[in-house]
Parts: sequence; structure tokens; C-alpha cells
Amino acid sequence: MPGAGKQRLFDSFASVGKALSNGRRVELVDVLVQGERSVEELAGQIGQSTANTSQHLQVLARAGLVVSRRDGNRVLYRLTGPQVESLWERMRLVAAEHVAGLDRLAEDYLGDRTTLEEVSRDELVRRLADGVVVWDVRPHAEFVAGHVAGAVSVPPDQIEQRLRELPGDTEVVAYCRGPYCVFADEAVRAVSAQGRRARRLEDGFPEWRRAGLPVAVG
Amino acid sequence: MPGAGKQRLFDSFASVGKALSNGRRVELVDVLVQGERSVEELAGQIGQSTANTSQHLQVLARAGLVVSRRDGNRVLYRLTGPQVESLWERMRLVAAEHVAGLDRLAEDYLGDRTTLEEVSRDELVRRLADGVVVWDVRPHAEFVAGHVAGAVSVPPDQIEQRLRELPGDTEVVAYCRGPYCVFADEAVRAVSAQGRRARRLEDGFPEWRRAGLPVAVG
DNA sequence: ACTCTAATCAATCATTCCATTGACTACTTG
DNA sequence: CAAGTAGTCAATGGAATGATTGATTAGAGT
Repeated sequence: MPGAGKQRLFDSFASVGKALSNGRRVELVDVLVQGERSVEELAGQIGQSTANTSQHLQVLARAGLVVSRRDGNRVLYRLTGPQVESLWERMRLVAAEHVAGLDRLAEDYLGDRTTLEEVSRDELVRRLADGVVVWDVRPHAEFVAGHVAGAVSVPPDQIEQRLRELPGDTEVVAYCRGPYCVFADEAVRAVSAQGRRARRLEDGFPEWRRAGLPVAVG
Repeated sequence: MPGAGKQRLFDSFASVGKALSNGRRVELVDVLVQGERSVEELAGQIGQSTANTSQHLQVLARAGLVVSRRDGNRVLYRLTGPQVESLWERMRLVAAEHVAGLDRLAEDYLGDRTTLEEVSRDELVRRLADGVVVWDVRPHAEFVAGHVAGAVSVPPDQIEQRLRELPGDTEVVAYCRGPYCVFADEAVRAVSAQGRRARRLEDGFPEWRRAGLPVAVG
């Protein structure tokens, strides 16, 4: 059987693809990019049962993409390293560029984005000095694990409340997990509906961190 | 069903992973990085039947990773873009770093590499000026599609013959498709066995081209 | 010790995957 | 147009996948 060694080697490469061949597992990776999470939290995020989520996490673990540790009676999973994050980013780019119909699915999920204004990371860096209001619209735990220096935590369910507390004519910039995260869009729409200027940061926090821009923790 | 839109979107991202979840398809991508190929050539490269190879290519095409065009009575496939190449590279890196047992499979396939000397791309750039002999140990078609400027084509089955024609005490540098390609190793071992100095270029031609180093065509 | 919570394990079953085979289609050449 | 070559299509069957369910294990609190 010539080529059997080569086949085994490439099957091994393919095991990484296999781990990322299921939508629920990809959602798990997308959440884990934001930081360590318990099985139950992850199950909630991807809308699956704990048992099912546990199985998926074990598939990811067998492929070497995540590792777990125990903390009390919870088990916390995290990505094995930054390369995994960058693999997921690359996969997302390839899908966005080449998968037929993805743009349509993204619009169904995110809504029409043509009316939403974006801010580039570079511009936000400059505006941070002027004291622009930056909203981190992710669950609070993700904000604590790391956020854009100067941002305030506004979890999705507190957007309405924070809206009323906004001072005068300040501009708001919102961001969340990444380019396909709905929370920032929702925040921008809510603020805009009040006649205030609101923009969305391009991509999300992981991209900001990866660009080496100022990050704060806690 | 809340989250159904999100699920469909992430299923779509996962379709890229699914395309790369099979070892034979990953082998196909690895060959296609070197350039356009017919179904029959590809079938030969991965050691599968034409029918099976055709099916796999269609899976890759449905995921948007490859496209085909007809040329006479052959059908030529190629990658849809450089992002696909870079996705495969990233996947290989993640696998090499995180997949348990991959190092062992690689050694089974490639043999012991501890005795093989490597040359970095930077060093080869400098040495090219001194007229070092560089062997492109890929099939001739891949050499024609693009090669390190100054290299000569020495397909695997011509290594022995070329060995005898080697002038005096020249040093040989060999390269092929990438870090997991056996041909360059074989060439280096064969030349070394004659008491001559021979080294392997780090990685392979795609990485050289991607680094923006001098490339020649034809 | 018992009780509760968080997670994993084990079994099930419908679905999908994939190598194989043989038939069929597209194009070229004589 | 007949013959040959290169690919694709369609059907098959064994193996793997993944959501569900219920049982089991690890640790915390009482």
C-alpha cells in the first residue's frame, strides 16, 4: 500500500478540519476566542444541551484546539493558543469570500448593515484621546477578561437603560465579539434611533487585541 | 427557534471546515497550491480513482475552495485564491503544534530528519549570488508553473541521473512542495550519500513565493 | 452522611460520508 | 461517424456523525 504513510499524515491534518466541520463547534470556538468558559455557559451560548456541548468540546479537545481545567465543580475550557484564533479568523475570511450564499445568511442574521456607520481601529485610537464614549456590548464576563482601554461594559440587556443615562451630544462607538456579532449592531441602531450619532467599530475585540492596540483587564 | 439564523450562518462557516475534513481533499489542496491540475493528474497524486477524485473536487468546489475550467477534453482545477493557500498553511501549523501524535506520523512518512541540514530562505537568497546549485525536486509541470529563480528542474525520478552529472565540489540545495514533502529529503540523502554537502530549503516553493522572493516561470 | 450542581458517559437512531462500481456524457482524433 | 480519452453521474453498502435521553461521576455545601 504505497502512500499509506502520507494518507495517515494528511488524515491527521484533516482532523483539524473535521473539528471545525460542525457549526456548533465553530460557534464554541468563536465564544472561546473571548476567553475561558464553563461547559454550561458555552451550552447556553450555542443553544444546545449540556451533554451535547460536552461532546462537542471533547471533539475539539481531541483535535488539540481546546484544553480544559477543573475549578471547583465546574470545568473551564479555553483555546490551546493564539494560532487557533487565527485559524478561525482565516476560515471566516475564506468563507466570506468564497462560500456561495454566505452574504445572504449573514444579512438574514445581522440585518441590513448599509445604514450602519463603521469606525476603523485607527480612527478610534485617535478619538479615544478626545473622550469618545465606547461601549463594550459583550456579556460582562468577556469585558472583564479584556476590553478596549477606555471602554465601558454595556451588556446587551442593559443597552436601553444606558441609553437614558447618556450625557448630551456625545457620540457612541460600540463593539462586540467580531464582525458577525449582532450586539454592537443592536446598540448602534438603538442609539441612532434617538437621533444621536453612533458607529460600530470594525470587527471586534479579538481583532483589536491582535492589532496590539491598548487593552485593559478587569 | 431563536438562534436559527446564527446556526445557519455558522453552518456556512463550518462548510469550509467540512471541505477540509477529509485527508484526501487536504492532499488535493496541497497539490493545487502548486498550480492548476487535471482530474487525472490529481487522482494519481492522491492515489485514488478518477471517479472518487472527481467527487472530492466537487465537494471542494461546492465549498468555494476550488474552481474548474475545461481545456480540450480535460478539466483543470485550481484554488479560488491565495486565501485558500494561506488557510491550508494555517491549518497545517495548528495541526503541527496541537494535534497529538502528528510528529510521529510525520516521522513515519518522512523518515528521520535530524541528520538533514536546512537552509533558511534568507541564506539561500544570499547564496544564490555565489552560484549554488538549487534543485527543484517537484514534478516538471510544477517547476514550469513557477520556481525559485535560478533553480533547475530535477523531478524525483531523475535524481540518480543528475547526481552523476554534478560538477566537482558544488553544494546542492533542494526544495519541493512544502515542509511535508518527501522529495527534497530524498534528494538531500542521495547527494549526501556521495559525500557531497546537500541541504534542504526550509518549507517549500509556496512559502518562498509568498515571502515575495525571486520567482521564475517556464 | 445526604443533597445539589456541573459535567461526562453510554446507548440509540436517523442522517451523512465516502470508496467502489458501472453506466453515461463531453470532447478529440482518425 | 466511429473509436478513444477524460470526467461525471448514480447506486450501493459499511462506517462515522450528531442530537437525544437517561444513568453515572466529581466536587461543594449542609
